[in-house]
Order: sequence, then structure tokens, then C-alpha cells
Amino acid sequence: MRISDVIAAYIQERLNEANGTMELQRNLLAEELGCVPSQINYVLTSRFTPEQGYIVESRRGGGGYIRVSRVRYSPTSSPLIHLVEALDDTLEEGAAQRLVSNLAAREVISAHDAKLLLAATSNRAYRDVDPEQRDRLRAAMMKQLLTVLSL
Amino acid sequence: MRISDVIAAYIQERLNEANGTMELQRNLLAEELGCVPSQINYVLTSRFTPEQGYIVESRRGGGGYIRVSRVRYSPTSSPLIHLVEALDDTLEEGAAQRLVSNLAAREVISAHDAKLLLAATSNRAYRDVDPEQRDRLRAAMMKQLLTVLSL
DNA sequence: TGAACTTTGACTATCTTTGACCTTTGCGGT
DNA sequence: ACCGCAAAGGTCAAAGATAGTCAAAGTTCA
Repeated sequence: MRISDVIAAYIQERLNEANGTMELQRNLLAEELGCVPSQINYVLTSRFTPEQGYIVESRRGGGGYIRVSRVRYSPTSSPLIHLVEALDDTLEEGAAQRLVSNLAAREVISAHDAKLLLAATSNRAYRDVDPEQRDRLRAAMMKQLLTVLSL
Repeated sequence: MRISDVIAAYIQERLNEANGTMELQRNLLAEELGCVPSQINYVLTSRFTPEQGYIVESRRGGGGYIRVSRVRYSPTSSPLIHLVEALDDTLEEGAAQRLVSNLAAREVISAHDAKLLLAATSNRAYRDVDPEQRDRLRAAMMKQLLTVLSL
């Protein structure tokens, strides 16, 4: 298993325990999990982005910390609406996969729908599309589908 | 026996053992079976397509993998499988809409899934795709999604 | 004998891991 | 107040680990 997965799982676990927000100390966590400190940053920037519904804040210096929070979606409107608005008009395959996995893990969408979204945004179906345009198509596709799901 | 047949047999065997889904590592398998890595891709693209009832997912980089799943031939899913096999490799928007409506009317797919299929095969999502290629994309997309639905 | 299928390998794309170097902040000492 | 050091965290690019693409060359078979 990738060390990045271990780090991500650890953060998720603590987010679950603690009602959607947690703090960590980079060097300590790196030592506990046996990786270099900057790998924590890698995981945070690749999997805990605003697009995926997380806020990361931090402070340096003595008493420094990194705080990770899940954004709370307003109960009145579907979380997916906000997401659609926040999405860029270009979306890489890996980012799409992580986004969908996250929505499923957070039970914003069902596992069944997640499978469809993954298939619909995978390069596998994009063979006939100019590679230059795939990320734009993927973003448009994701928005269409999430919009349908939010209705 | 062709090396491609060996690769295909190996994958089938492991699918049988493991309830229809298996993962492999491309370079490892290539070395085990004595072929170049890209030959694995050749076999996957020529014999494990949606038309033939398979979906293939993969990930690059450290810890990468290729996952192959075979659709289950259950009574409810079998109409979809035959349909995927029979579909042409080009599909116009109107034809896609009629196809989906028809499947929904016959209750082969749910109304919910029908909405997603319509969104995913509508030109609305295809604005960045060369118009010449849209019908090919639509056909590929439809096959992928129907295959996932029959899993 | 020509079309379709198979085999290869060079080149490309993507994801992860590591480490050297940079910036910010708190705290003492003067 | 000021200074400087120690304690965090941040950045970035290189190296490593996989998988994907494509076209040329070889093989098979109707």
C-alpha cells in the first residue's frame, strides 16, 4: 500500500472521529508514519483540496500546526450545487477519480452513482477525443452529471 | 499458442477464481509471462472491451495497477450485454435519447440511471469535442455506462 | 496476396517519494 | 524594542515507479 494512502486514511479517520476537523503536527506525523515531512504536503495538496471539499490551514513556527476541515454543506441546498459552481472548466482524470471517491466516501452520492460517474469521466471512453480537449470535456461531463444528481 | 492467448487465459483464470474482478501489475505480469508490457495493453484493448462484457480501470505511478472486471450475466443484466454487443461504434444524439427512453420504459434501467445516461450522452456536455467525433464518443460512452450498469 | 491480427520497443504521461533549501513565528536575552 | 536562534511548516525539482500510445515490423489466414 502506498504511504500516501496511509496518510490520507489517517487523516480521514481522525476527521471522522472528530466531527469533521482535526489538527496535526507535520514533523510528528511524518515520523510516526515513517515518511518525510513534505510527503504530508503532497497528500494534502493532492487529496484534500477545496474542490474535494476540504479546507487546510496552517501556521509555522513554535506551536505550529496544520488543520484540516471538511466543508460543511448547507442542509438547505444540495452540496452538489456548490461543487458544480466551484469546479474549474478543466478536470484531469486523476482529479476526477479522487473527487468521485470522496463524494462516495462522504455519502454525498451512492456507490452506484459513483461507478457511473467514474466510467463517464474516465479516459477509457474518450479515445476519439483530441487529448487536448479531454480535460475540458471531463469537466463539462462532471458538471452535467453532478447537476442531474443534485436535482 | 499465441502469447496474447496466454495473457487472456491468465486474466480469465484469475477472474474465475476471484468472483469476476482482478487486479494486475502490468510490468510484473509481462515479465512473468515473457512479453513486453505494452502487449498487456493490446490484449486488454482487443479482448476485454465493454462490447465483450468487461471494464478496465487503471492507475499509473507508484503503486499503480490495472483492474479488470467482468460483468455478471444475471437475468436482469443480460439484455444490456446483448445491447452493448450490438451497438454500432457511432451513435447520434436522437438515437441515444430514444434508446435510453426505451430501456427506461421497459424497466431495464431505472428512471434515475436513465437521467444520468441522457446527460452523459447529450451534446450539452460535448461542446468542446470536435463535432465530427461526437457520435463516436457518444457510442463509446453509452457502451461504457451500460456495461457498468450490468455489473 | 491482401487484410486483419500480433508483437515490439521507443517515447510519453502520470503518480509517488525524497531531500535540499526557504519562510514564518515564538521566545529569550540585551 | 531589537536581535537572533530554534521550531515549525512550505516549495520545488529530481528521481523512481508505473501505465499508456503509437507506429513499424512480423504473422496468419481466408
